[in-house]
Amino acid sequence: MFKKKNKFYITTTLPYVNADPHIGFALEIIQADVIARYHKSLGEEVFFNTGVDEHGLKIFQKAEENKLTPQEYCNIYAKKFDNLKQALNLSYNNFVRTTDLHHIEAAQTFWKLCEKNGDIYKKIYKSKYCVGCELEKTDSELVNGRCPIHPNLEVEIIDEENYFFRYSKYQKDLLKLYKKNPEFVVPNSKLNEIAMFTERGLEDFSISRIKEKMPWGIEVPGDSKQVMYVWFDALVNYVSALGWPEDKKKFKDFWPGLQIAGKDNLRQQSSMWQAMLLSAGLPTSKQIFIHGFVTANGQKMSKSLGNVINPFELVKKYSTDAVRYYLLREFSPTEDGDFTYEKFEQRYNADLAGGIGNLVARTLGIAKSETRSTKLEIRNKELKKKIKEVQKNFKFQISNFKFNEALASVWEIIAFCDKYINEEKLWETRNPQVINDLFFAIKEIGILLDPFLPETSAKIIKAVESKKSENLFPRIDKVK
RNA sequence: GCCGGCGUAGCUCAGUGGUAGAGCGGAGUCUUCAUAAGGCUAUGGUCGCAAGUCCGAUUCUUGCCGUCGGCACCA
Repeated sequence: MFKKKNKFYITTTLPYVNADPHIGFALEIIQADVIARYHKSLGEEVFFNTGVDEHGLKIFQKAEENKLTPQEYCNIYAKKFDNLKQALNLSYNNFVRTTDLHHIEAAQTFWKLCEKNGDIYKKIYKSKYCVGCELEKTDSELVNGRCPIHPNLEVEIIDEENYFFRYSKYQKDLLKLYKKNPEFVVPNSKLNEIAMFTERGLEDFSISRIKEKMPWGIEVPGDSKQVMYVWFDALVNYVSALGWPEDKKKFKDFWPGLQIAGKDNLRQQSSMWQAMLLSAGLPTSKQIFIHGFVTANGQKMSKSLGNVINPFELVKKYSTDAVRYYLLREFSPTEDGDFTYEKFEQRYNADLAGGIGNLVARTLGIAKSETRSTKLEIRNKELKKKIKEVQKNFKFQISNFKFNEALASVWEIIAFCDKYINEEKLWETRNPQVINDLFFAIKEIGILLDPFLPETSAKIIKAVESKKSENLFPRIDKVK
């Protein structure tokens, strides 16, 4: 008689631990959390993965700067990122670290599968090296073939024998994947972008580095002189998190999954990683959702500009749900969104303090001295219709990653209730029927809000049940 | 340079071959149950510019201007 539970897998990208947790990543993981919680509310079994990417040259250098071993450095940063769970009230159940033994072994197994398929080979890799910076440079970093920081120095060409991945082999398969599955990448503009990129032709890329120069990586199977290039190992986390390759059942149950990533990760997620999966003989991902960036006052955030928004400080100042609300409501999910304190506080006061907070307070204020029938039901046909309409739209919107629209839909019920109270002059009539309608509607708001604002949702539902008023979101005074 | 998106009220954006809509902010007003909250009303736009197709274009086509993004080894 048991209906088999549907399984749902969602994963964020793994942030690189060379800097503190960024508000942009907070956006990604909050969006993922909404999706995860929503699927859970549908009765599905959800596996929600996140974690950190810990290998590579930059980490190696950062650790040296801080006079730590790379592992010590990573331990500190892994903790910092895992702290987001509490700060943002996240529901992930797995936090992978690419230095985990299991992940290391999985990455090596993955490598061997690609190798077995004839997709890994050795080739001379010509890297460009600036003696001034003592760093390798990419073409896109160079200006007129010279390092922009040291334009008086010639860029040296260094030959290095690396392993390469036969990316070019998968051009056709990838194009087929995109064509067959028009929602493989959301939004559609990003699918077009990656499809066009793929059509222009793919070049094999290097996937290893010489250990002597950079030891902080996963050793290439069968070659102790080389380590994997960071992202080859990092991408494997999406399957190693599920216990792959040993835990065949879990893998089969949950893979393929939904991946969420920023627009700078489009190629890695929707193309390179998919080619790797094809090479290893594993199913490609189910879907890739691409979100935009967070800007501050319309500008890119950077340390040098001093306009970096720290998610922990934001939460401390305004509360977790307020931060979640702003990022989900103000931003178009797939576009860049702007953060300013002014907009934040405007949203907060208008929607949270004056909207949901005030509605709950005024309703309970009127209702507290009244007895009401225990059974919640709606008599008002218009309200009933409105709730039904919102439920329907909400479902569609959240299924299509339109978080901002889904929240706007919920707020339609709030507006309806405010109007209803005014029109009924409820503070005079104290009509139990109307109060009952409102309780029903507010509880429904609480239920709908659960994936978005879990703490507020619980408070609302509790308030309706206990008839005890609570100040959900204290108003922020304009004068500071 | 090539390819693609966008350009609609102060701001953020919807939208349609028949002379435009929402939310927020601002203004006025009603009300007091509530977090100086809530309701209502009015105001507010030559729908980037120019030409073309059409009885008629903001909506289709072309050109131009502006803007943003992609054009590989950036985790």
